[in-house]
This record gives sequence, structure tokens and C-alpha cells, in this order.
Amino acid sequence: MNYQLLADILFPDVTGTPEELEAKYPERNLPSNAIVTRIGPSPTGFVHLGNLYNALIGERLSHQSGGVFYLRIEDTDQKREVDGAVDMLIRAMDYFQIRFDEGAVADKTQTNGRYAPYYQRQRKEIYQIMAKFLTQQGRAYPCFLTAEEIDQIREQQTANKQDPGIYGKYAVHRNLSIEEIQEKINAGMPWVLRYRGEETDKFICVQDAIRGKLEMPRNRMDFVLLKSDGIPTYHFAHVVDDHFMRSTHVIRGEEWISSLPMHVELFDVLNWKQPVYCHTATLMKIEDGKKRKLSKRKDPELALAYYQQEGICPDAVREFLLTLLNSNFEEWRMANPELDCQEFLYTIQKMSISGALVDLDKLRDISKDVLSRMPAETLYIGWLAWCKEYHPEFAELLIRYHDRSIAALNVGRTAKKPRKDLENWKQACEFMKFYYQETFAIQDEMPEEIDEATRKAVFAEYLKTYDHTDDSSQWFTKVKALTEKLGFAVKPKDYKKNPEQYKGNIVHVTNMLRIALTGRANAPDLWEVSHVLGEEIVRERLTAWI
RNA sequence: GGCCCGUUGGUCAAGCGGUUAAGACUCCGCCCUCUCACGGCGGCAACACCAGUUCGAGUCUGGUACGGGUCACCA
Repeated sequence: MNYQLLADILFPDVTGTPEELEAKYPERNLPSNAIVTRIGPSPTGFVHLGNLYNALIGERLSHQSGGVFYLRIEDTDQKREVDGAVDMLIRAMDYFQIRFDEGAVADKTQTNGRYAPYYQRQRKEIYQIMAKFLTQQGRAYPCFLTAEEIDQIREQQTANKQDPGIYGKYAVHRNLSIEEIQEKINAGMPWVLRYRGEETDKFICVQDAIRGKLEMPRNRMDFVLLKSDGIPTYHFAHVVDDHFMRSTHVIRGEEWISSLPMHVELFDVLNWKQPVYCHTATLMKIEDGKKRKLSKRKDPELALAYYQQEGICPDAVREFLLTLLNSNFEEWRMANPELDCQEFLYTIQKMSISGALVDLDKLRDISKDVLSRMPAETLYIGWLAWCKEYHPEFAELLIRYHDRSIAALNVGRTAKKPRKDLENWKQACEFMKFYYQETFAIQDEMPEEIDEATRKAVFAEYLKTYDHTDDSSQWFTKVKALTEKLGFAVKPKDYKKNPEQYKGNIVHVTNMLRIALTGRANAPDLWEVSHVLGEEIVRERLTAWI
């Protein structure tokens, strides 16, 4: 068989050579330990936690090592492509502080980096050059099998209890003569380019950076390199791109492990250096006591958009993923509560292998912790940004009452052990609404044990002695005096012992004040809250009850 | 079904032949306390199973079970 002739028939317009590509996309000039890696999402319009999970690993490893982190859009499946998906993806990554050094930008006509293009469909010529090369080497051939014919082959194989696929004697177009091929092409029959696999009982062995040694049977399949539209399959694109983009590491989900033999085969045949593979664990979800893969349809928490909509602080999501990813992160965080999580040294060695469950309770805990560590001004900026997008009315309040909002965020925050009231920005809008007249509402009932007349007397007496300039302890002394004067027990224990001797206890008094001032029985320190609200609002809210 | 990957409390996990088997989340109790939150103390709760190697096994080997992945002109 004249492979050179075959290659010219198949790729008449392809004139480039692998050598030219090597020259065009040279080795990167980086220190030997610098990691170059990427994420390669498909523009389907759905960005999920797994994308972020892998992105975070790549981003950390590359940036910690002084390497390069880039974005490649794997858009080889035109059918699944959704408009605006890339823009959405980049914005989502940016929201979670994943920044790319080079790679695709939302505008397809623009590029950022010397290994461009970063959209796979724009790299067609590169793949064609390599495909032609493999054809010349006798490692690839055109296959004219239709989907129906392949189905038939599979049925036959299943009936015979043989492995399904195109290989060995089932690769019926493998040894077509040049004339037969020419004839079919002239007849306009569509074809795919298949790799010419070999019957073998050998094994391959790959040192996975996360999992250690991976052993599996060597590839024997005539898998597809180029689809009938001349666009490569994932397998071919991965090998070609990660070689010419000079990735040192390939970080991807464990679902790729089973196609590793194909990739290893291609790197071998092309005589290219294999990148370091890092196969990450799949994120799981528990349902009815069983673990299962997170599903796009059933689990909203899989979509990154969920975290944005809920207003979960991006740092919290990052820290949450970090605790899943690196078992020593939590320890580090406890030892270094004040450091930015970017300062944590991320290591592949500490990565877990088995699939982690996404535990929203844990996320909430981390989130409260992260928010409690932030200064009020920083919180304000993040919260306002979120409100502008998801809760515009609240954003207006935050702007109109800027100083009061900052003061409100500072309640209980400046202490050595800050309060952890805030979980996320959506919840913050609910929690903080009593600070604004526009959103203030009475949510809890006044205590039933206290009759209305007594309640009014409490408020009247409180207002009579209230001095906005009192400090916290002066204020509380007055509250205690009022409590005693109106026949309430200052110590809850006294009341518990002899309830008939009192109208109630100090908890009743402060609860009524708290409900009147904040609308709720549970709220932060009343003196502090009062000073955020200001004297006018304090008096107004209490007077309303008299 | 073939091939792969995995399996320590409900969850995330430490552990690298000898431990009372860490820690975090959740839940429960107590303390602190004007409520709540925070914080402190304490509690419930685990090495999937069976063989083997060994003086000794969560840790090594084999098998079984269970879970997951993959077997496309999808990535």
C-alpha cells in the first residue's frame, strides 16, 4: 500500500508538516519544575462544580510553580455548542478568582497567547497536518462504515460475547485498496479517519500523579481520529493540543482513565513526550443512602450558577473545594485563620482519590467562617455587587445607607470572637433587613405571658430613661433597674424559683425590646443595634407599640 | 458482561506493620449568657467481608461483596 498516495488523496490541500508545527509552537521557556496546564471545557452553557474543581487544581499547581494556566475551548462537538457559553464560563471562573494567563477569550476572533488558536475548531489545520502524517506512516486509514453498519457489527459482537468496537477483523475498511478508497470518495461517501490499532496482549503502565501506577491493556481499537467533518475526536485533539500547547500536566476527571490507552498509544506513535496525568475524583451526591455522581438535572448544587445565585461567597466555595481537595487544608486554615487561602501550598500528594460527597452543611459552616473573617468594608463590596445583580432593591438600600450598612456589618465583628450570623448574601439580605426602615418587619410574636398594659409600661419606662449617649454598661444597668421597678426578676433563676412573685424576668423585658427594635426574638446585641439604627429610629420603633 | 478505579463514623478525612484509630461538619447534652450567634467542655458514631503473610494488619497479598467509571463520528 502506498501510504503517501493515500495521504494525498485524503488530504489534498494539507501542505504543512509536523516539523513546521514544532517550530511554530516551540517548547516554553520556563524553569524545569514549572507546571503548564489548562482546563478544556466544552461550551455547552452549563458550568459545573467539577469544572471549577479541576480548574482550581490546575490554577494552583501552575501558579504556585511559576508556570502557565490557560483556557482551551473544546468545541469539537458542534451539536452541543450553546451561544454565549464561553463568555458565561469565563465570567463564572472569574467570579471564583480563577484567572488564565493565556487562552481563549469570549470573542472568538481574538486570542490571548502565542499557542493560539485556543478554540479547537479553529485548529482544524493543525489536526489535519498530524492526521496526514499518521496516514503517511500507515497508522491511519479512512473508514466508510455507516452508523447502521457499526450497529450491526456491535450486535454481532455482543451475540458472540466479544468486545464491541472496530478492531481486527471487524475493521473491515482497514485494508481497502487505493482504488476502492478513491472510488468511494469519488462517489461522495463520507468517511472518518481511524487509527490503525494492533492486536496485542501487552499492558500499558502510566504513573498517575494522583493515583500512582495505572495498569491496563494496551489499545487494540481502531478508534476515530477525525470525524467525517474533518474535526478531531477528543482523543486526537487532546494529544495534539497538549503537545503543541506544551502542557506539562493534564488534569481531568477520572472518567478519562479508561481512554488512557488510546492517548498513550498516540503519544508513543508520534514519539512525543507524555504529559503527567492527574485523574481527579468525581464529585458525588448521596441519595437514599447511596452515593452517586452529581446529576445535571437533579442537583442544582452541581451548577456553578447555583452558588452565584445563592450569593455564596466565592472564597467560601474555594475553601470548601480546597478542603475536599487537599486533606491538610482545614488544618492549615485553623492554624492560619488570618491568611489568604492563596497562600496555602497546594500539593498533588495530598489529593484524595475517592469521590467526595458535596456536603452543603459543610459549605455553610465554611461560608460563615469565611464571612466572619472579612472586614466590614470588604463584605459590603461583595454583598453590594451580588445585590446589584440578584436583588436590586436591596442594592439601593445599601447605597443609600452606606454608613449604616457598614456599621451594621460591624456589629459583633470587631470582637476577638466575631459573630457568625452571615452565611451568604441572599441570607444576609434577610438577616440584615431590620436595619432599614424600608424592609423592617415584625416577624416574631411578643411573649404571650406579658399582657399588653405591662408591655406598654415597659416601653414607656424604657423610653423615659433612655439616653442614647449611654455606654453599653450604663445602658444595661438601666435595663436592669427598669426590670426591677416594673416587677420583673433581674435574674432568670429567681423567676424560675418563684414565678408567682414576678411579672416575668429580664429575658421577657429584653425580648420585647428586641422584637420591637429588630422584629425578631433573636438578634445581636441590643445596645449595638440601637447605635447602628440611631436614636430617632429606636424611639420611633418603640413608640409604635405604645 | 469486559476493562479500570475506589471502599476508615451519617459526611470530609488523618493514619503509611505495634495508636486508648486524630481532627472537621452534622446531631445531642452541659457551661457561658438579656435572646441568638460566637466560644468552651463533653457525648453518639468507623477500619465492607473472608482468607493468607507476620510475634503482631486499618496499614502487605489474594479473593468476595458493594459503589463508581468506561466501552460513540460526546466530551
